[in-house]
Amino acid sequence: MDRRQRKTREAIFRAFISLLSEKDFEQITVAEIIEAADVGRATFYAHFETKDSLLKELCGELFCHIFDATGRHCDHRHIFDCTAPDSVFLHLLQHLQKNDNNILDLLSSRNNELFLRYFKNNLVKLVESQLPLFESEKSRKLPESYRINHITSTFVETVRWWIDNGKKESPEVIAEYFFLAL
Amino acid sequence: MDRRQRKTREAIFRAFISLLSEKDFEQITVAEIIEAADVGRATFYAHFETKDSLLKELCGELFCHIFDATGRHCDHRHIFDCTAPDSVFLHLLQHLQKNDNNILDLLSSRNNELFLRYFKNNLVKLVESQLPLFESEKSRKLPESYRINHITSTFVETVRWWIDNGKKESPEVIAEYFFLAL
DNA sequence: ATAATACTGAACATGTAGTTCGGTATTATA
DNA sequence: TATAATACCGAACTACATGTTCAGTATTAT
Repeated sequence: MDRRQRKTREAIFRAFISLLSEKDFEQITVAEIIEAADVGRATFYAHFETKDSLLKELCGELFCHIFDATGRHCDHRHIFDCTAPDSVFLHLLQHLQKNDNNILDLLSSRNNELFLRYFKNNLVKLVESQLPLFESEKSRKLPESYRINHITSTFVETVRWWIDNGKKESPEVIAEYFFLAL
Repeated sequence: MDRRQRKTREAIFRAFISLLSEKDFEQITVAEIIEAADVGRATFYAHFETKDSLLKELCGELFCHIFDATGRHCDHRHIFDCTAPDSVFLHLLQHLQKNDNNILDLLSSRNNELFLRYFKNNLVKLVESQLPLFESEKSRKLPESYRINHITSTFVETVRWWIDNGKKESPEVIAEYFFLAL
C-alpha cells in the first residue's frame, strides 16, 4: 500500500479515536474529523464511504486484533490452549489492560455502548468454544443458547463495571469476580 | 390540558412508536413523524424541542409507568410487598408480556439497545431494594456495586434473550431461568 | 524522467433540523 | 351564543451536514 494511503488512513483513525473519547459518535462531523486528521474532504471520502463505515472498519481492526491475539501464543503467562477456562478470559482482560489501540479508552468513553456491543458479538464464539468448562448442577437445567448469552453478557458487564469503577482491580481479581458471579 | 394538545401529543407518540418498530431511530426524520402523525411541522416543535427530547419523553412515560405499576397492587397474583424476591421480577415480566404501550415491540425492535439501556437504569433502584434477598456464600466475596450491576445486567440480558428468541416461554419460566443463572 | 496515483480544496447538489409568522380552527368561559 | 384565548397549519426561511465532482498539484514507484 502506498505510503500516502497508509499515512492518511492512520491519521483519520487517530483523529476519529481522539474525537470519540471526547464526544458522542452521532455529533462528530466529517468536517471535524478531516480537520483533526488534516486531510482534504475528498480524501476522506476516497478512503471511507461514510462516517458509519469508518466506525465499522475501526471496530473490525480493534477486535480482530485483540481476539486474534487471544488465540495465539504471546508474552503472557496464560495461553489459549490451556484447559482452565479462566486462562482465556484472564488473557483477554490482560490484553484490555494493555490498552492496545486505545481500546480501553473507547470502551470507557461515552460511546462505550457502541463498542461493548461489538465486543459482545466477537466474544460469543469464544464462549461457545469454552462452554463445556462451565457445566454445573444448575446449568444443565438451562437452554444452551441462554447459557451462552448469560456467560457472554456477564463477562461484558464485568468489564463494563471494571471500567466504570476506574479499573482499580487487577485482571486477576476481575477474572475471579467473573467466575464467582457465574 | 386542551383536548387538541392531548390528541396531537398522542398522535405524535403513536407515529413515533410505529416508526421505531420499522427503522433505526437515527434515520427517522421529523418529516416522517409529522406525516404519520398528520400534524404540522410547527406543531411538532411546539410540543417537543427536538427529536431526541421526544425519545426521552417517550422513555420516561414508558418506564415510569411500568415501574410505578410494579410498586403497586394490581390484577396479578403477585404484589410488590411479598418477601419472595422472584415476585417482583416475575411481576415485571408479566407486565412486559402484556405489552403495555407497545413496550415489548420497542424492546424487540432494532432500536432495542436504546430501550434496554433505559430499562436497566430504571431497574437498578429495584435491584438495590431487593439486594439482601440475593445473599449467598459466593456473593459475600463480591463488592456490593458489582453484585448490583451483575443482577441488574442478568435480568436485562435475560429479557433480551427471551425477546430475541421469540418470547416462547412463559414469564414464570423466564423468572426461573433468571434465578437459576444467578 | 515519467507515468500512475493520491491528495487538495473549492464549488455544488441534496437533505434535514429547527424557526418564524400570518392566517385559520378549536376550545373554554362568561 | 358571542368572544377571547390558544392551538394548529403550512409555507418559506436559515443554518448546517453529507456526499460528489473536478481541475490542479504533489508524491510515489519504476
